[in-house]
Amino acid sequence: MEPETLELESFLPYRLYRLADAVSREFSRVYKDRHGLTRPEWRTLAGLGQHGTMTATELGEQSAMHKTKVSRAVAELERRRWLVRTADENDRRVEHLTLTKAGLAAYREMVPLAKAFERELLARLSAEERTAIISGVAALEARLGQAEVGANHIERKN
Amino acid sequence: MEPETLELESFLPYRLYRLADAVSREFSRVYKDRHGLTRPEWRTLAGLGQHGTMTATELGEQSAMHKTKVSRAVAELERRRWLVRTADENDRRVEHLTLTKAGLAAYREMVPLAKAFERELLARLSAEERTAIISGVAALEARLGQAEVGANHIERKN
DNA sequence: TTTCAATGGTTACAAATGAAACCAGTTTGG
DNA sequence: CCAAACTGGTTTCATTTGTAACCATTGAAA
Repeated sequence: MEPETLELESFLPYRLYRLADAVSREFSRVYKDRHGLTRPEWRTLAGLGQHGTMTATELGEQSAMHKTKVSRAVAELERRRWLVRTADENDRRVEHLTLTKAGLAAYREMVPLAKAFERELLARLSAEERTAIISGVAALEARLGQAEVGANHIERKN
Repeated sequence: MEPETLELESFLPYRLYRLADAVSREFSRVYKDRHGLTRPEWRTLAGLGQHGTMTATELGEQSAMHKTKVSRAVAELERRRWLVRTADENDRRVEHLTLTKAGLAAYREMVPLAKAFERELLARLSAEERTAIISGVAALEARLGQAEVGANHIERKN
């Protein structure tokens, strides 16, 4: 028999969201305070820095962003001259995006900060706790990809 | 020596955010599809359902929402006649919020759905994985409350 | 008391977001 | 071939959000 109330503080979806929100908000200093980037812009930069050249669609897949977010982030980074677009030879709908020198410089500057952030975050935990969060997140990620809870259609984001 | 790139897929802040976003988005069906509630509205309902009567400030603390979100959510639930405000006797700035019969009915309807969602979500994991995610989240939550990573001021949300 | 800082809550405005419509281009099937 | 369906990406519009300013009230200090 269901008890009639839900304890929000123990409700996993809520806890997860609150935690992610707090962490993300804190991390956003790295890109927001320093360069005035939004999260989609940061992710775009990170994707291109990591992979070299990508299309907008690929970016959306890699960094779990809606295509409109990608589109807008790309436009802004282009405006800053942090990336350039080059047309695809075979398919004229596609554009290949690449960081410019300036974009790459910003990326290179941020990478160590990002890593330091993650390191410091994990440093607060014991070895077991680190293992727990990392493998717990991995497990849920893996299961979420497959079928969505209580629903029979897949949540595509782009 | 730092490698010069960051692997986004393994970066904890990103993974956490993406996971929370996916879970939350999926869970939002429960309140969005059924009743057209927003997340702040759902949280407000959940807070009041759980605690009976609360002030807006208390709601913000309990459910980690900015005061403007609380204010707007309360206004909307009031418009629906799912809650009522009663003035505080001693402090006329304060309002005590309570669910009406209709609000309580909606809450009671959603509680089992929320619990089922969480149950099904966790059911996909092995016992060890469940322990991992739950204790990992708890550990990070606990450490985050204390001092923020790489910054020396506290992130208050209300 | 009167003034001034703090607090509960709302509002105005700008920015970020999501959904859906849209515009090329491309592919597929007749 | 050619129409219809599809895909990469952009734009429009409505909604949601965050920041800061704000109003009213209260508490503290002088």
